[in-house]
Parts: sequence; structure tokens; C-alpha cells
Amino acid sequence: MKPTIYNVAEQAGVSIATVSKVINNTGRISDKTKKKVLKVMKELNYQPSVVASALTGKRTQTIGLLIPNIANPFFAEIARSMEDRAHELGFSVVMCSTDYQQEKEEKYISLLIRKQVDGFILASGFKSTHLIEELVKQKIPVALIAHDIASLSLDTVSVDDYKGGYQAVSHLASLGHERISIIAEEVRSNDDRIRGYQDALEAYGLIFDSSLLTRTASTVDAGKQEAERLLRLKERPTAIFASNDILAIGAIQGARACGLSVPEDISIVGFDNTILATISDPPLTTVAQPVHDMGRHVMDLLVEEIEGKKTMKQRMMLSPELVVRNSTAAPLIR
Amino acid sequence: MKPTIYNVAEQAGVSIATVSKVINNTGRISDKTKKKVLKVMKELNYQPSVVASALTGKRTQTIGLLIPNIANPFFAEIARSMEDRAHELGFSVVMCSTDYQQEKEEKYISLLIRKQVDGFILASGFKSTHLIEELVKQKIPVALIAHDIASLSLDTVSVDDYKGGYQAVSHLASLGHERISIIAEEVRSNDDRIRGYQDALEAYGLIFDSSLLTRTASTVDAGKQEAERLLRLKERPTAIFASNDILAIGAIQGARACGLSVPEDISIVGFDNTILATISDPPLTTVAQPVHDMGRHVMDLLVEEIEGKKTMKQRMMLSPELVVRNSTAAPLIR
DNA sequence: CTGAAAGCGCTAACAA
DNA sequence: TTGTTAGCGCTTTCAG
Repeated sequence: MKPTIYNVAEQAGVSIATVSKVINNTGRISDKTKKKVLKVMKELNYQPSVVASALTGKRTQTIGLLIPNIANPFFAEIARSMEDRAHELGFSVVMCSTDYQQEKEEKYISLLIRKQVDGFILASGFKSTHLIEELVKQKIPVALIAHDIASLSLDTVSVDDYKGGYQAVSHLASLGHERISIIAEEVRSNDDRIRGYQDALEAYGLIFDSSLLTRTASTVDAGKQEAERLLRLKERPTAIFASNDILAIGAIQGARACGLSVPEDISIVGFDNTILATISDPPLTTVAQPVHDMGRHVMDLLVEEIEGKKTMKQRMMLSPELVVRNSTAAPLIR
Repeated sequence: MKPTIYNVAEQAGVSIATVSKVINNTGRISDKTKKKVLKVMKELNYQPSVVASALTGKRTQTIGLLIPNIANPFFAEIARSMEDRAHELGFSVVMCSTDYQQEKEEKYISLLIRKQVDGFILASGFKSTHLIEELVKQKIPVALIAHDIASLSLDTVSVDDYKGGYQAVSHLASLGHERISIIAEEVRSNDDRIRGYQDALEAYGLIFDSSLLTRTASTVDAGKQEAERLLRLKERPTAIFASNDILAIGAIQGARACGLSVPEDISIVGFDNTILATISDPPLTTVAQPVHDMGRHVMDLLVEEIEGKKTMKQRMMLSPELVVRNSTAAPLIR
């Protein structure tokens, strides 16, 4: 059997209260007995039970992470950064892929509540706002990553999507492109990227042509289809801003399918700067989200919340950064 | 406060024992009281505490997953399939990325033991064999995925690496390639892929040239470097078998850096069939691991073990399957 | 068919 | 400085 606090107490000739105190470093214990207890714990290879301690009202030291899909590189990379920070702070993370289904969101939240997780991190794509309100009502700490919900006052870490869109399009416009198309994903965060796109156009004196704006699901194929469609327009764009790397890679494929080469005939910029951007051919110019910082910061916010050393909810909006690679160039003179 | 079993007992006018029985569907309860209790549970929105029940010796319904890095697409995809099956079976999974560091392996295992996970799944790249033995000794269920440890009798689901290597190289040889190189990752599972490579060569009457065999770390850059080196050999290979998609993509880049085009001048095949293979340019011919089945099967094995309905450890070796895309072709006649 | 009561391993007053 | 004790929320005999 695994040793319990009773075993070490007995072995050390003290009470369980004393053992508990040395485990948690609380109360005042003489050096001598402390040393003795520590020694016995080591000898018995005693590991305090988190379960038992959680039952007395302490934390489970685990946090629930709800993301759309861990198999998506962007989310996997964010998850990794959160996991690392969580471990540094003494927490474990249980992962739940929701596939954007409210049914799963609900199921996993209630499951994790029963398991007494100390808090939740909800990634972009989380739809069930009413569940968040419920959590707040139950005083369960929640933080948002990679999206913001204006109507709710929550700890939030997101990226400045407007700025990201603006940067991407400015880059293209400053290269000399005048017909710039956008392929956006069908999610809320993309609204800001689109606004950034529009404002950048305007800043460069370009007119916004709604036939150059298209929204679709986030798959390589969808990106390819849309790009092909756009490139078959009578007045085709010379540049495409895709709202994530997957769509951008689809767009590259679409361009090639139309017999165009990237970046000579058409420039393409993505968003996220996932591993996909580095291995694409040509390497993708893309707007990088500071994934590492984002993960670290939400976890910090959430844990502070959990440990009660916070008075206010905090929203952090980090800046994206354009990473120029080889999928963009000046348009050919024609 | 969250309602407890006492609240519902009181509200329903029965004892907590009765409530417990209806929760767990144990013992014999009259339909009438059962219905009443159920009703009260619903009214109070009662959720039994997993923590409390775990303390009485029941399961925590959570399993620990140790993988090298969730940000690596191959592991992310496997993790996803395991997560799905776990949820279907009523378990949660907590993820731990070990970065191939024994220090982390040890830390996470001991952490999860304290949290009373019901079992562990250790993915390829797990090094600390002694820790596994320790788990076995403590009667904690363990299963292995994507690798096998011959010396240990464990539930294991892996892929036939030998066969995968054989398939990859057979494909190349049957296309007419005679100088086939291999870039392998520095991990044990790759030994079998190399044996498959060698045997396939022999089967096609080709001689094994050790200068065409190289081992390296698994990064795009390493793949590129090695490919460049190989392609600068006086008698350069006309095909490269890379032992995973990342290396293969690096190899494609290396080939291009040497002014060669894929697959016209050089054929390249990868391994894993991750998302990377589908977005690479050209799309990568690669050996697919049946990730979905693998995840499902380990989880099934582990859970059976956890629930004690198993008498023997089981090893499953699934077959890989060659997926032919556009990175391979017959060599040019010269 | 139902309930009383003894734990599960640990924490936190409160005494001593 | 150390120990006694009453829970935490649930499961499980064992009586009734």
C-alpha cells in the first residue's frame, strides 16, 4: 500500500498534524522534528495525496483547457506554451478539444467542474457565452486566450487583430500592390482583421472592393478554392491576405493551380506564424502571434485569480508582428 | 455553495446512502424513491464530486499522457485521437510534454501519481525505463504508444516500423531508383525503419552503401543540411527516404538549395503522414501511421487494464501504409 | 428496500 | 512546539 500521513506520523513518532505542518510548511515546528519527519517521508517514499487535500478545500492544482482542436498547429503551439507555464506554477492541465461544438463545451465544463479543476482557460472558438457566465456566477476562475468577449469582464489575453490585418495589408500595399484580396475565416476574431485590411487600404489610397473579400472555413482546400475563384476574376488581385496560415497555404496551392507563381505573379500573406509558415514553399510571409507570451500571460492571470491575489480582471492585447519571408514581392509591372 | 449529497438526501427525505446508491446505480432501490432522488438532484443541479469519490478508493477517471511535445504535429494528432477515445470512455487526459528529458519524465510521473491518475500512456521518446518498472511494481496501469520496449511486458500499440521502411524503399526501388539514401532520426524506433530500408534494397538487388545512411535530430534544418550533404556526394543519390515528415520537408528544401527539383531530379519520401505532408510542395509521398486506430487502441487497452478486465498484456503492431503523392517519380535516364 | 456509521487521507482550528 | 479532533463529500458494509 502507498504510505499515508499516518504511516509517517507513526514512524516518526509524532502526530499527523505535525506531519501535515511540515508538508505544507505551515505553523512552527522545531528543526529537529522537522528533520526527522522529512527523513521518514523520504524513507517511506511518501507522496501526499492531492485528492485528499483537495477534499479539505485546497486546490486540485489542475486547470482545464478548452480549445477547438489540439491537432491544429496553432492551438497545439498555444497549448504547449500554456502547459509549460502551468507546470512552472505547479499546475497540470487537462485538455479538451471541442471542435467548435457547444455540446462538447458544455459536457467538458461540467465534467471538469465535477473534477474540481481550479480554473478554466477558454481558447478562441469557444461559443457558449452562457456557460462562461455560469462559471463566473459560481466563482470559478476563467481566462480567455486568443479572443475577447466584449460583453464579459474577464481576464483575457488576445492579439491585436486589427493591427495584424493592418500590418499585413500595409506590407502588401507598400510593395506596390493595388488589388489586394482577403480570404477570412468565419470567426469573430476575423472581423477585426478585416477592419485592419480595410483601413490599411484606405491609408494607402486604395479602394475597397467587396468582391475581393471572401469568408470561408479554415481548411487548406477552402483556401485553395477561394484563391482560384479570386484569381479567375476579370481583374484579378495581385495579392492575397489570408487570415491564417492554413488558408494562406491553400491560397498558394490555388495560385499554382491557376498557373501563377508565388511571389512573382501573386503575393500571399498569412496569419499566425505556425510551423506551417516555415515549411511552406515558398516560406510564408505571415503575421506572427506572440504565442509564447500569450500562453504565459493567460496562465499567470488565471493562477493569480485562483490564488486570490487579484482585485481586477485584466485584458491584455499583445501586438502581432509581421514576419516577412518569401511569399510576397512587388507586383510585376504590366 | 455547491450542493452535496447531504443536501439532496435531506431535500429528498432519504439518507445519503440511498442517494449514493441511485448515483451509482448500485444496490436495490424502489423506483419511487429513485425517481424522487433523481428529481431533487436535477432541481438542485447536483454534481457528485469526483474528488470525494476518488478518496474512497474509486477512480479519478483521468489518465496521464506523457509525450515529447504536443506542438509537434505528429504527437498532436496522436494526442487528439487518444483524447477522443478517452472521453468516449469517460476519462479525461492531462497532457505533459517531456521534451525527451528524463528529468521531466520523472517530475510529471510523480506529480500525476500524487494526483491519483488511473493510468499512464507513454508515447515514443519516453526514456526512463526504470520509472515504468516502478509504475508496474506499484500496480499502476501503463500503456505504450508508438514504441515498444522489448524487455517489458506492457500493453503496447505501435506501428510496424520495419515494414514502413521496407514499403518506402520498395516504392522507390520499383520506380527504378538505385542509389537510395536514408536520413533517420536519432531514436530507437528508427532502427527498424533502417532495417526495412536495408532489406528492401537487398530485395531489389541493390547494394547497401553506408555513406548513404545518416542519422540526425528531427528538425527541418537538420533534414536540409543532411540532404545537401548527400546531394553533393560525387555519386549522389537519386532518392531519399527520410524517417519522418519534418526531415523529409527539410530534404526537399535541401534539394532545392542544390538546384534540384522534386521529384524530377530527386525523389523524397517521408514517414508519419502528418498535416505537413499534405501541405508540403510538392505534396509528400509518405508512410502513414494509422494514428486514429493507434490512439483508439491504446486507450482501450489501458482502460481495460484500469477496470481490471484483463488478464494479459497485449502488444498490437499495426501496419503502416504508403501514401503516394507527388514527391516521388522515376529517375531521369542519364 | 433503506439507513447508521465507519472510514478514505488530509487540513485547520483549538487545546495543551 | 505539538497533538486532538472535527470535518471535507462520498462509498460501503452491516443492520434493520
